[in-house]
Amino acid sequence: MKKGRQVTMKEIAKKLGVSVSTVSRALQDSPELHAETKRKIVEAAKEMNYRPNLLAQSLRISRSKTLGVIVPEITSHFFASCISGIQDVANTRGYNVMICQSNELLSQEKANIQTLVSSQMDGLLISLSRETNTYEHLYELYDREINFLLFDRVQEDIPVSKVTFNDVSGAYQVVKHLLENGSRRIVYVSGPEDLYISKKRKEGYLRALAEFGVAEDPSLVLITNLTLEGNLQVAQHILAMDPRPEAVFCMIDPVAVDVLTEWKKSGIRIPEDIALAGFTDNPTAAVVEPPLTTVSQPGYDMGKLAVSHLLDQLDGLASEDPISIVLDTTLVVRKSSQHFPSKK
Amino acid sequence: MKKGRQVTMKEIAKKLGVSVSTVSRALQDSPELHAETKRKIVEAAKEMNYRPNLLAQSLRISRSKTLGVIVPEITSHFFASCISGIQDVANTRGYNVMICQSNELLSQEKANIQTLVSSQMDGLLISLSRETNTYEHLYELYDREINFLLFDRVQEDIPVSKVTFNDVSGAYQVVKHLLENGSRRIVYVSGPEDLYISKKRKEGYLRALAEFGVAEDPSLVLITNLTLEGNLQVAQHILAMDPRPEAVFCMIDPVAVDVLTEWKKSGIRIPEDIALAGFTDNPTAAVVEPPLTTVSQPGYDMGKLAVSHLLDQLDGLASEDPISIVLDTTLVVRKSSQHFPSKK
DNA sequence: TTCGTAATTGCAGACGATTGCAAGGTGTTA
DNA sequence: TAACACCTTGCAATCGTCTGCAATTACGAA
Repeated sequence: MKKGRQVTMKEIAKKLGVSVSTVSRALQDSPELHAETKRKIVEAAKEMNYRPNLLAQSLRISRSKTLGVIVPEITSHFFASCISGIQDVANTRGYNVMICQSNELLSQEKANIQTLVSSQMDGLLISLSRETNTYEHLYELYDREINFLLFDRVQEDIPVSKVTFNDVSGAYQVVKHLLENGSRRIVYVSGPEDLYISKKRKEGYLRALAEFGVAEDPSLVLITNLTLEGNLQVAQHILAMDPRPEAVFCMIDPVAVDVLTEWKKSGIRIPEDIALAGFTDNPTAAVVEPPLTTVSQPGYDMGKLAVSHLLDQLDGLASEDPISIVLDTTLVVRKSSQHFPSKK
Repeated sequence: MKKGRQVTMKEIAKKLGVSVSTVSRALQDSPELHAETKRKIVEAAKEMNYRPNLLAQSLRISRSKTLGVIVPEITSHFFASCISGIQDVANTRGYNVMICQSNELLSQEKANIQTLVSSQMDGLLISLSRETNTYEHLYELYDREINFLLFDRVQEDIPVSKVTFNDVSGAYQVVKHLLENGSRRIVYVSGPEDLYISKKRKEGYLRALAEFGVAEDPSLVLITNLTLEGNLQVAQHILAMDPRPEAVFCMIDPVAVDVLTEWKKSGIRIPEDIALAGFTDNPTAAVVEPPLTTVSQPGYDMGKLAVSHLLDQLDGLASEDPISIVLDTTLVVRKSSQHFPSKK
């Protein structure tokens, strides 16, 4: 299997004894060509299995018709859904997509950006890594006038368009649900505190508490580093708390699933002994026992919206002024939250 | 935010009053340049934030240093893992990756191939869609001498390298496990019959039965179209069977999870009333209740191996003769298969 | 028959980077 | 002082495609 050599316009031209320009025009169905010439060229091209060299086209028109996407992890179902949405819209609008993973590393994120910029992407869709706490690399993109947009994991100060979920409202909904079921001592299991979603969801948590007149108790906010060990540690910590909380809201589903598994090992019954809720509505949330109450965020829709907006900007269909698109989440009530402490 | 204009060598050259060739040589650290000139150019390039245009480079050397990947679905955890493995290896070896989804459609698969070929990918890694039952598009790639390789969902007759799991042995292992636990009436829930994995896993199923002297019973092989409805239908069908089978082996985990959920709704206890096993070891398999016995296939490793081999071929490190790499699977025994009918 | 005009086609340069070859400059040596 | 060699740099072509402009041809009209 040797390196394939593609048929070029030059070869078609030589075969038919015409110039490359003529071939080019024929394949573009230019009206200034003689119909017969055009027909012969188109026919020969088909017969020789000619495919335009997109690289050459891109170089010439200085547009690659390709978008770059950076996500923390492609194996996350949520980000995979986003990518799927991005690709579907991009493809129907004539764009390709190049995907990179940062693996939650800032260094990798920077490297990805370099690669995508060098590869002449027409635009970038970026979801920040967990590590990302400096933003020069994004400001540099901005300074270089490269079209990009942030989604899901965003940094609020950067003057570009952003697509996010209404994390505050989502967390508010789920905590309100727990409160309505009668819980008052509600734990919030947060990820690293500088994460965008950690902060936003805490905000919703606190808002719900305030609305129900429950005083904020810092000892009820626990931090996990989001590793399995960290999650199990938190699970154990909660069991050891006295009095035991009535409900626990975990920032993301995987944490809730780890906590749930650990508790079941310890003989704790859910929701009879304690209520549990997550956030994201991962596929696992529906199948664990008991099924997990959570907040669903349609990643596919987020991807579609994000790329639509970026392409609108690229194609001049949307203003270049940055906008912020906020998507609503939906509370998904399942068995894990069916715990009803008597209200006092 | 305007269309960003990249700094080119020409601009560096103009600024420093040298020729483009000199700039090019300086940035390649060519030894034939005056050290001082080189230093000034490199400095100016850094200061002006110069990034080489990969498109132009690719066009010139007729190699894009990019690989194309086609998977049925990116939201499948298994394929996402494969992609992750592919990217990690490709990146460390200086290649980029462009990913496409066929969405299990033949037409989409063909379109993806067209796009990737036009985009001058140096090689293609393809996992076939469920619909793919004709193979001209692959033979065409072969005829055009385009480097490609099939993984996981392969077609055996095409003379290219293939990376697969030992599906036969995996299915054999899990069915043998069910047999060893005492089951004899074992159902195999298959996907569409022309699917590669449907056939291979059935082969392993039959082999295990034969080894234990259990006669093949065609009524114990059920077909699902892999949709939720199809899976539920199969679940109900099994419950209605008389006598009820002692164990059920589903071709892929999602089917097993659907079956399990449906059974639980009907009050069937697993594994007390019937044993259940899947294949793939999706994340859900570990968290359903009871945890699902399954066969694990490390997708990440498959991706790594596949891309390594393809790159070896591209770089001339491996023979161009097609080879077949077969990866081993591992039986993962969990609670769902702990059903022990008395052996007769 | 000749001129004008329209219909076709080709030339050449551009996109950005690379490289063989030639040319210019410097220094050294006889 | 002249000739040679070497060091340094630039020219020009290339990759495949596109397009403004020029050139060629043919045709019709006067």
